[in-house]
Amino acid sequence: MIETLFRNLERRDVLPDSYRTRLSEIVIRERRFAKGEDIVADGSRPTYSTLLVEGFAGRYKLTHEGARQITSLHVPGDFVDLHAFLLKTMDHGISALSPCTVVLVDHAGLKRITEQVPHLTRMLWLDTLITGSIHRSWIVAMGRRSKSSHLAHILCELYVRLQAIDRVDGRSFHFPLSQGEMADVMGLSLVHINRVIQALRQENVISWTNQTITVLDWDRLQAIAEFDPTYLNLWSEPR
Amino acid sequence: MIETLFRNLERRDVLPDSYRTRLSEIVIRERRFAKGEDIVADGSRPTYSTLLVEGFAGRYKLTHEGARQITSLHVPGDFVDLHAFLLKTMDHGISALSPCTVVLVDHAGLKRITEQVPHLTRMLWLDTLITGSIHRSWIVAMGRRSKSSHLAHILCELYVRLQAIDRVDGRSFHFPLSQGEMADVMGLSLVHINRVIQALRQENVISWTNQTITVLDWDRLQAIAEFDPTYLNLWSEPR
DNA sequence: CGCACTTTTGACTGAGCTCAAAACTGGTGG
DNA sequence: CCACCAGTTTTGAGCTCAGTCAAAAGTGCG
Repeated sequence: MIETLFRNLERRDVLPDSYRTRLSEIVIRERRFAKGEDIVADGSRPTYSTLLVEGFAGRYKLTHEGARQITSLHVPGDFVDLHAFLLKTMDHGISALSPCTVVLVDHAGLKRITEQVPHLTRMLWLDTLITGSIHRSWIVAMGRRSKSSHLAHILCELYVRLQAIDRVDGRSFHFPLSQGEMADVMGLSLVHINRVIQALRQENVISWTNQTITVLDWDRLQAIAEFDPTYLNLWSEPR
Repeated sequence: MIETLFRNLERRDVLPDSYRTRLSEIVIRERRFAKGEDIVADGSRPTYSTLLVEGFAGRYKLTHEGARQITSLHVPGDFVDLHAFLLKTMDHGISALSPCTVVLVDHAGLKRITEQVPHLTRMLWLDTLITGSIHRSWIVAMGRRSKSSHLAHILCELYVRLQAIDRVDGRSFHFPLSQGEMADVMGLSLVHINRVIQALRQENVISWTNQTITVLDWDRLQAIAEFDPTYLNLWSEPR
């Protein structure tokens, strides 16, 4: 259950096998959520953190008028609310964007890890820092890229992240978000996101049907996005 | 030199005085930067992290066409690139938005802290998590708020953060960014940011002249922004 | 086959962009 | 003290991107 997380961490540094056991020990239990359910509620104070094992999830915030902004997307192996271990109070909700399986990890157990296993602590800290890098790349895309470029950047990021956990088949990956949900990711209207997607399709850069995205021309997609994967830290070095 | 940082951490949990010494010990040296200089270069691999002691700084990223997006603003007491301790490679630059004084903190020393002082480690981790919360609030503001609301949100956030470090005088604070720089914060054109500022001025919500912002009507500013300071974690609890 | 949801299209509107110029500010040198 | 310069703020005009409203077409499921 901890496996995808461990592989995610292992990709960034050489880790002893004992960390795998250490992490497994603090798992409380597994839970499943249907598409659309809240995995964690905005404003709650969980005593555990949630590791996504299967499915797609997203952090989101609702404005007073009911508009939704998704602030990050999560794939299997992501610790969707590890930050709640120290922030204590959730400043956003987490929604299952597809049927999701998660495991709950005890905060008291995490605290023990910070007291006993400094290297693993740094790796968990790193995990939250990479999420921060992704936030920054989203801010840049929202503020200073064209909408096509913004979409292309998100697709490049998803492609690379899914590839890292073996969820890319050839040039295709399963992506269960509706266009309305993508609009909430990019801060656009439903009508306009549709037109942005069509623009990428008409240039034969991607195809996107049946919840399956195929990257037809990676080089062009990457060029449109100005995508540089450095910020994802997908290499191993001492941390 | 460590004082403002320590007060920042102390606001979030009860800390022994010894942590102050611990942090002071790993300071390498002080440096000063003129307005406009790079404090840290995009793509560099610093072996120290930079604590802002005086002035305003911002993380930024340049697009291929030369547009700049500022992804966060920093005030005295902020660790502007603590994340580089584990991410190793900078995925953005950090610019002095006013004359700045910083102190450099050794990464090897930070690593020793992670090995010897778990509680202080968690507090430093927390510091990076709060920056992440701020990133999320910016994403929401960029994606789903009106431009007036977005600006109002940034001003509320600055007001509260500056108040926490005693940089608010009555209802006013010094804010040295030009409108062009604010445009890079919000992802707008220079012309349009000017009109957004004028809208808030004409409603007597703020005044902004001479690098000084005065909040004339906090309640209205907060309402326009839908500002909820929870995400800044400005209270003390065991972490 | 019918219902709910999602995607697509069209028409119109408005927010925010660019280009361009004018007004204002603070600092410098004569 | 004044003229000048660079940087910043402000205003105006026209255009484009992206929003809303509304409806049609497509899809999957019971």
